Amino acid sequence: VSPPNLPAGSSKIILFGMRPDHINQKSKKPTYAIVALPIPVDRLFTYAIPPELAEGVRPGVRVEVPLGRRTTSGIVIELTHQSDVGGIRPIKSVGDTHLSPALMKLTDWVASYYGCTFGEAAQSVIPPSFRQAKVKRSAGGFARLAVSGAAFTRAEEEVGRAPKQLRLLHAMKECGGAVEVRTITEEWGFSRTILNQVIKKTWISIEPVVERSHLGEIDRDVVTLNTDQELSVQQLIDATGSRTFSPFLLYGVTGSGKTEVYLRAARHVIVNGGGCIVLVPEISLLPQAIARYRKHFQNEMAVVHSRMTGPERYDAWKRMVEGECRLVLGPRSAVFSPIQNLRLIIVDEEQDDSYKQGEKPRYHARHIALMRGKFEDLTVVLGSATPSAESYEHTHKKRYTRLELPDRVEGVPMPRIDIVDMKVERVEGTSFSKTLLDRLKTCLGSGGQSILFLNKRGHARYVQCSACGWVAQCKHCDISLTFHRIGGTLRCHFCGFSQNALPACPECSASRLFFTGVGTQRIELDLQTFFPGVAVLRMDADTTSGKEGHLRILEKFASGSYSILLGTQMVTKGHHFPGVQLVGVLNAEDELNFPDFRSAERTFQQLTQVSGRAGRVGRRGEVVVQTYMPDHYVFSYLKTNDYDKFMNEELKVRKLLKYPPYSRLVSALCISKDKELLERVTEAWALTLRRTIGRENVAVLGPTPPIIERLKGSYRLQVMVKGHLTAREKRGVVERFNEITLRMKTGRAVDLRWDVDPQSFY
DNA sequence: AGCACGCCGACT
DNA sequence: GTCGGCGTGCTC
Repeated sequence: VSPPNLPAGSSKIILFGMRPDHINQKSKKPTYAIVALPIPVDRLFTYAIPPELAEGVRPGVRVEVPLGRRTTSGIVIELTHQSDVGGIRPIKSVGDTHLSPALMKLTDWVASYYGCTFGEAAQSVIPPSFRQAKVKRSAGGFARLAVSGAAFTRAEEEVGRAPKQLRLLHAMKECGGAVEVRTITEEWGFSRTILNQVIKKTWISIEPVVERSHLGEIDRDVVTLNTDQELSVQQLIDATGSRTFSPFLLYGVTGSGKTEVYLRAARHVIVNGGGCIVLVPEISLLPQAIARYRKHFQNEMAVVHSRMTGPERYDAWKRMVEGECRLVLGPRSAVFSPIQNLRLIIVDEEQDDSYKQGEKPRYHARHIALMRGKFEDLTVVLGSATPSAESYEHTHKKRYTRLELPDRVEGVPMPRIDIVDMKVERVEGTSFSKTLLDRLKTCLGSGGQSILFLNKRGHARYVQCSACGWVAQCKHCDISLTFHRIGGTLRCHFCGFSQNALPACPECSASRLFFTGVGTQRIELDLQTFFPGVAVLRMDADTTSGKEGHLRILEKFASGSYSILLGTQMVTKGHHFPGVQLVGVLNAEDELNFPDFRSAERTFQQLTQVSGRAGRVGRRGEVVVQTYMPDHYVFSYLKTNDYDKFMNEELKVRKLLKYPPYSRLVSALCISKDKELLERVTEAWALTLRRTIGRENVAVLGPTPPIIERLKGSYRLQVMVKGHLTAREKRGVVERFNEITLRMKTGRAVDLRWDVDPQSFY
């Protein structure tokens, strides 16, 4: 790959101060490079450029440099002729990747917005593990399933004790019987040996490689779009033609054919010489997405994901930089892809939390997509059946254009949702209501399958009255209070409010307060009592351990030999099961009472998603939601499937309490083994922050113990800043912290971890 | 972040 | 006597 075509000094951004004039003097070769390193030191380092590397060292390129005893890889920010730093060492080598000026600018923005150094941010933009390596591209060609119908069934029987071959056959069938060989070996992870065996048995045939895809031609499998889809596609096409930043919210109910809209828009962009990024939430959903996109874009498409090896990643990077790949599909990190002539970014299931990165830099891919769209004049499509409050509000304020797909395409009716009041209906000593038991019985009787969903959210334990459904809440934050064993208190982990644990319910004075937390094993036992001999498949952290544990269980259930699938969150995602008639939600509360201001939003999103699993073509599914709070607005709007009304209600609450999207949050976690010291430092820091950045609309909350007070032998305290901070103020927040630890001579005994726009609170 | 240096208590 | 715990300071 040739180095970026950047004459020195052409980069539009000015990083870390002014660019000296002499850089533009082209007569002399610059002798020093200013390099950003992946360390949390807010300073750039100067290195000498050896004459033999002078050709390759340009702003944006990756370079290997000595740092103390080790070698690290950094990004060249700019070149200079002179330097007054002492002890300058030479660059060791020039790496094989670089950042384009546009991605340099984006990296700079990520660093300043999320509060890390340029070098740290750059690690997310181009992963460092590339290295020069022989990239073995698997033999090209197209694999075609040679058996179908009865022959396929015969093959299934003949395959005998060869589960991998069977899985390959099923995978092939699922994606329409024809895929590229590289999809099988690289993306699905089947070894060439497995493939060869199946070829030998003549169940799969290999055809020569398709050189370029036939994008100009009509779809092979012609799908007719409905009017709403057509309208959406047309608007997206117009927007990409305008070459201005155009954000859209594609709001389409589950099964309304959003993907088909994405495909058409992407195809249009690519046919016209543009490039496209498609983000999908989780790696577990990637294989299906790959199969679908591969049909349309074949070898003009790249896939990136975290499990790729260095060389694979480099191969994909190179194909994008060289313009060979016009579309990239992947999880959050794909938002930084160096696709040439980028015109469109699609963020599917934009409300999904997995777009938020857990490690530094804790960026949100949706946010990055929008910023990139702004910087590079792109069309950005956020798609969801249950949009995030943030996107919903932006759309409401007309900052995003709303596109709507209100109808399901395959004629599967929306399921019937019943909200069951557990205060009245609970069968003593169990977690079941009478209604759910009756429905289960009917479903079992007719040979249908059911999914039971048991919500479990972390370790937060809230307090609820089983007589009236009352839940202990913070009077300031509208968030459930969390029971802390230390001191036996109920605390709001958001603002720090604390009160003693209660002996009885303040609403109905019954002494039937309970702490939450039932496991799947317990439910399984209950099921055995109610329905002896019924095949129950349990899916939770215990049963899904090991490689592809999820997939194995889901395949088992899909095979039809089990009547009930019982599990936690993981049952809500992945495969579609056509045999499922009934979905039961055992404790809808658990999500709703999670101490997080987004809990109502999440509950609605999650329940909408599980509900989507019930029913099939021509048959309306049934959903039973058990709750002690049937009057909560989440449930009333869920019942009628009215997301707009729900969101309007939800946004009123957010506005009243100044939560996002009406404010921004920065959460900081202070961590130390020394409890006393931690308290002193955090207290002092919060006080200083209140003095320095506290003002109207900027509040400093805490310090307060997070849900997990102690982790790995360290104590933790949280400080939350609510309001809109400038980049300068954000930097100030960390500086104040450093000043305090310095003044108190604590050294590194207190660690600071912070998160801009946190999505979850621990 | 890593890594080395250096100071203290614990063990063969 | 040395091993290794982690507090401290530095990296072009």
